[in-house]
Amino acid sequence: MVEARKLAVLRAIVEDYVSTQEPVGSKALVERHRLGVSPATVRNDMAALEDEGFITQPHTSAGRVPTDKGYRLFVDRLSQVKPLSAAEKRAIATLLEGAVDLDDVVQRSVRLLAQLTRQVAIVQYPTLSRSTVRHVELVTLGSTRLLLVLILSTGRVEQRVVELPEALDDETVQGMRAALNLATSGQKLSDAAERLAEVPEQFDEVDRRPVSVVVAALVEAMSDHRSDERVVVGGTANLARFGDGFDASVKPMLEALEEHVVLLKLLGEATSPSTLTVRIGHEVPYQELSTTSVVATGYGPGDEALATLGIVGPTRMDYPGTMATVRAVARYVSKILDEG
Amino acid sequence: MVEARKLAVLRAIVEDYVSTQEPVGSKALVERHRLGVSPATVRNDMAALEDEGFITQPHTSAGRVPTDKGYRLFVDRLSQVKPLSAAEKRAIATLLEGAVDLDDVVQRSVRLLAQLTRQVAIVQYPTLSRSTVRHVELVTLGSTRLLLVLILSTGRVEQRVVELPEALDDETVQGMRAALNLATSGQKLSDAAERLAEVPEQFDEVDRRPVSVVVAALVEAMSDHRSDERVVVGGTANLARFGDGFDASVKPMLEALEEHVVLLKLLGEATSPSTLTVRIGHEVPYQELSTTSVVATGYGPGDEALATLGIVGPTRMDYPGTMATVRAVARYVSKILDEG
DNA sequence: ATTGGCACTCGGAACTAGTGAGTGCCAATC
DNA sequence: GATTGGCACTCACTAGTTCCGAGTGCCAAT
Repeated sequence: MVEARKLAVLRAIVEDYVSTQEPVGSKALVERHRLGVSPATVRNDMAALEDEGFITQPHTSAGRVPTDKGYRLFVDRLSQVKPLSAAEKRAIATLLEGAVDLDDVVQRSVRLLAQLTRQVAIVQYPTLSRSTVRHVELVTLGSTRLLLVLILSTGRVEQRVVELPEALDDETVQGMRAALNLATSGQKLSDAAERLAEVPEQFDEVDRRPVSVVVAALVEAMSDHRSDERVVVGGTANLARFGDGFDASVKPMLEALEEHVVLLKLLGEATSPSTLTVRIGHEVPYQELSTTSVVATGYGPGDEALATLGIVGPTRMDYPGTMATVRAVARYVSKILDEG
Repeated sequence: MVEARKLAVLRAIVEDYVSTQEPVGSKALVERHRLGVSPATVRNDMAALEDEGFITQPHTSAGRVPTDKGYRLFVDRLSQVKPLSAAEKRAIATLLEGAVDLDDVVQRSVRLLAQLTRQVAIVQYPTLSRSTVRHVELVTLGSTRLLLVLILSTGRVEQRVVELPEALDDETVQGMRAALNLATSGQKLSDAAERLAEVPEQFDEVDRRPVSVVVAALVEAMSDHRSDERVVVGGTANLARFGDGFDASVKPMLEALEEHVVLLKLLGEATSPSTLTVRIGHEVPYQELSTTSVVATGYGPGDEALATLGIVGPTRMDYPGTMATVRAVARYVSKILDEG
């Protein structure tokens, strides 16, 4: 038995199963692929592949279906990156270049991913914690209220209304704005928080209390990781294509999509845009989603992974195509963020 | 035949069908409801109700199912508002009071609606066009770049980066900030845009060009109704409960949920929080959703409807309960916005 | 190692009762 | 005239049965 052909058979099985969604038999295989051998030979190979755990039979006397392990081997060794069509590249470029702000970039990315892969797309907002402070702005809303606006390098804006313990005159607010920006501008969030601790000391005794309140609010805004968890989902209508096993696979999927925490865990750690994470079936960290695969990658300006984006779909998916698309979108988004 | 009892029969049919999800027959009806008459009598009433188009038989020898017209009559005349349980009221109050900003209020509202009604919830962001300007802030990002931050009475923040045709000194920027706020602060967006037209004239010849650029960007941000169309959806996992007819009803629903424009049309015009809009089956403006009903209402500070929220579910839903919940949530949200 | 032949398996389609909830109608009763 | 018990009838649904064929594993021949 030729090892190389055995792998070719596995590849053929995966490809056929993905496109037809039906267990593939030996006869159909030799017809669709020029394997140059007879069905009997293929059957021998199949038996071996089954022994090794790469494929199974849903029931005796049916064709074979790839196992998670089979898909894994396929992804790792048997598939080559499927280059995107010119039309797809153009679609990505034009759609993303029309984006006006960060929200828009994220929105468009989800839509793009969902349309191109025909799967459910997930995009995480750029992570707060790794970005830097662009500017801090204070706006007086009344004698004892301040609006605090924190602008980050990613284009994200966090705002807080602060109630002051006592009135501050305009001059002090000016001074505070200057001091706050001096301490934080250009800094990473983690560093900025530390530097802020020293700010109140620079003020007169009388003002120190309200300044502390403002500083506290700012630190809180910086460390508020609630917004780290923001993700956007799109293409849920593609779930309808899952067709079979509604309860078994669509319902847990819908439930997962409601829980952002779950989604974040699915996407996993942000990797560099050049590295793709592929999780297949049981490799996914949720048991209910064991018939589901995740293809994800990090993105962010300058190859620094600020956040993650990807797609979720049935294990039975077109891995080469999906992987190419996810990677391409991540790269374009990174480029856009770089320029913005 | 007693007209009043006929209606009681219709009510009973709706209630039973909603809770059991199965066609209801005459015998089962008299057993579950104390109607005080025999099945035969109920059958006569049913025949009459069917003639009048309020109920139908899915097939010859099966029980009856309400038609859209039947639900309509039920909603209009037969149902009384089901008061919320204390626990529900408490849940609404505590969940919404924990909200920190507008985004959070919207998020929590969707979640709340979805959980309490066990349907798909939709909440539209407060409409830009009717809100007023709270503050305009300018932040210099470099000699020829300005960050424009527009803060609205609803708590919404719009931002734009403006490229200036020439450098501006700090003093001019200060002046511009003052002039912009003087012209717009507290104004409705529509009025503010008009007032802004006069701002450039207040500046020296030399500065007029950059000022115009900033004003233009601000007007653009104000009239950018793109964000008017923002809606948030939650509880899609409840679609799994639709159970029957996956393709027939869940798929078009999922598709609709992707299209914000469609959702906005579903929610309809914002009404006062005291008025509920109920659209049943074919009354919904999309043919694909003809097995679906919408319960929606407006919300906003001070009984002024800034936006709409509601739920979408199968025509076969618990109207009294759902209507009570939607109304209650709308009122609480309005109250929160009032205070914020 | 490959191949043709062959007996075997078994899920799914197609068909066939059998069952019972539910109906409509009618004559009798209140 | 409204109500009711009786009764024949309908028809979706279930369970049981048969049948078919794609697909398999094994074996002897090449």
